[in-house]
Amino acid sequence: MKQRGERVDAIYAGLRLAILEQVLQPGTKLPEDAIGEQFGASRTVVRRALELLAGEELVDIRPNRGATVAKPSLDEARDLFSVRQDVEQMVIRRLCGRLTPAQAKRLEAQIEAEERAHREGRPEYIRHAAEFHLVLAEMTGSPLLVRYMRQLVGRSALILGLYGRPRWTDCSVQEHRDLVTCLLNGDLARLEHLMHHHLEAVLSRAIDTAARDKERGIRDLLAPYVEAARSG
Amino acid sequence: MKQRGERVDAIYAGLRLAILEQVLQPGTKLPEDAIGEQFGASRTVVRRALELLAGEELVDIRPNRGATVAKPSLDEARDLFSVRQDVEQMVIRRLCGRLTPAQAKRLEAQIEAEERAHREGRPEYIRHAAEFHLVLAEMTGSPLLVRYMRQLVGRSALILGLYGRPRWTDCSVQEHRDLVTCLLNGDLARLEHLMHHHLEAVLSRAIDTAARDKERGIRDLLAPYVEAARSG
DNA sequence: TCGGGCTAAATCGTATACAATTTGATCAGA
DNA sequence: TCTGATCAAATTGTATACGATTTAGCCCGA
Repeated sequence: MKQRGERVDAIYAGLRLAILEQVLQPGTKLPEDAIGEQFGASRTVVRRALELLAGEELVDIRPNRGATVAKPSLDEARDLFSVRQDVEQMVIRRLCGRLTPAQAKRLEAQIEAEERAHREGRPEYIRHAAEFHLVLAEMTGSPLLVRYMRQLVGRSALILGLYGRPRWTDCSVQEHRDLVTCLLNGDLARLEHLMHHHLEAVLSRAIDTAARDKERGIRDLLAPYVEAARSG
Repeated sequence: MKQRGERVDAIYAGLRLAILEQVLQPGTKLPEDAIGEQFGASRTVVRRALELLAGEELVDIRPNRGATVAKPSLDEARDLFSVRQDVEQMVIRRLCGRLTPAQAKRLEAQIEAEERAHREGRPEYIRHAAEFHLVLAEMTGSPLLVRYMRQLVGRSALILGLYGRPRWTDCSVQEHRDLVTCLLNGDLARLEHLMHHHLEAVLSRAIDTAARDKERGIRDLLAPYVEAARSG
């Protein structure tokens, strides 16, 4: 029998990927027994993995009711994106004008991977695009920022899958290139502006659309009843 | 037998308090059995509590070696304080000029509790002072910011206990008052300045002193050997 | 037909048993 | 005396058993 938390990590990683790739959709129940059987592990181990995921709010655990894939509300989504805006600003402020050639190369490679996947129609381009922001955080050398960014990026992906439209991410390759250029020549004001609008385009517009759709949806749903009340 | 995670929460809260009040000092081993016996719970429950504490980095869990009270390095301390500076700036930027009278009153009450405890020499004044920053975060209405601030404040307390000198916190009452005043009249530039220097005084100077002490300590430790090398 | 209570199935929360690992002490040999 | 191997004690990692809780289906009486 293997020891250590290797198995916990494996299950954690597996579930996390499945959630972020939308194989497990928000709201899906995650019973400990079923998952344990799948992975060939006991509930003890599965539970620990689920608790880790709950720690980054990718799954919801409600006492005595089990775990489900998290289904953030629009309010939670707005809160998340708003905080992410600020944290990304923290990151670029720390990096602006301080990028080494090696780091610039690393970023360019990341963008190229994203571009290639996007051109070839592979869905990993989403993961690569998200990783770009994580790599930026890593370059600050601040473990805490990395930790936060990892959570923020993961949860953002979940939310985009829930509310977003894929087309919003199309422009991100060029925007990522512009960000790197700006980081290199140290134009902080322009950099902040670019990052803000980049995130606005990718994140906020998606959920704003969702919010409008939802409002309209409620109106439509209620319309027949209003009609009935008027005539009845 | 009670159900739910109530018992986990109780143990979590108990351990957390003990750590933050420095009853359990950094490095102290936290064996699951011993704690379980103390609280009258099984290892299962204790383990969960320890994992929660590890989640906010108040305890260290190393595979097969058990949990100890976290003992952050000076580098980790610097990283934490640096990020905390930025997050606190996020908070005041969101609150500046937007404080309701009720909120101002709440803050004043918090400061008074701190002042009273300080005047009477009760050690809770430290907890009250830390809570002030948490209350500010709560007033932003952003659950995420509250979450982050809670972690940051908790870990800051741990670090101050490890490296800090108590006298640095003396001036915080007046500084907290100034912050509230500034939040009310909406002078953002001055507010940012105040908060920066407030945190600098409370946090950074403490560990800078510790760093100098440590450096000097190494010099002292090495001195005899240098002497020996010179004569040998 | 419909709502309220009852029961059974599913699933979680906790305790406990046992295996695996670490750690420190002991002891033999150089 | 010192070094390294070996073994026992302490402690963690995982599996599993069992009680507790939720949930949903079912039946029955109105």
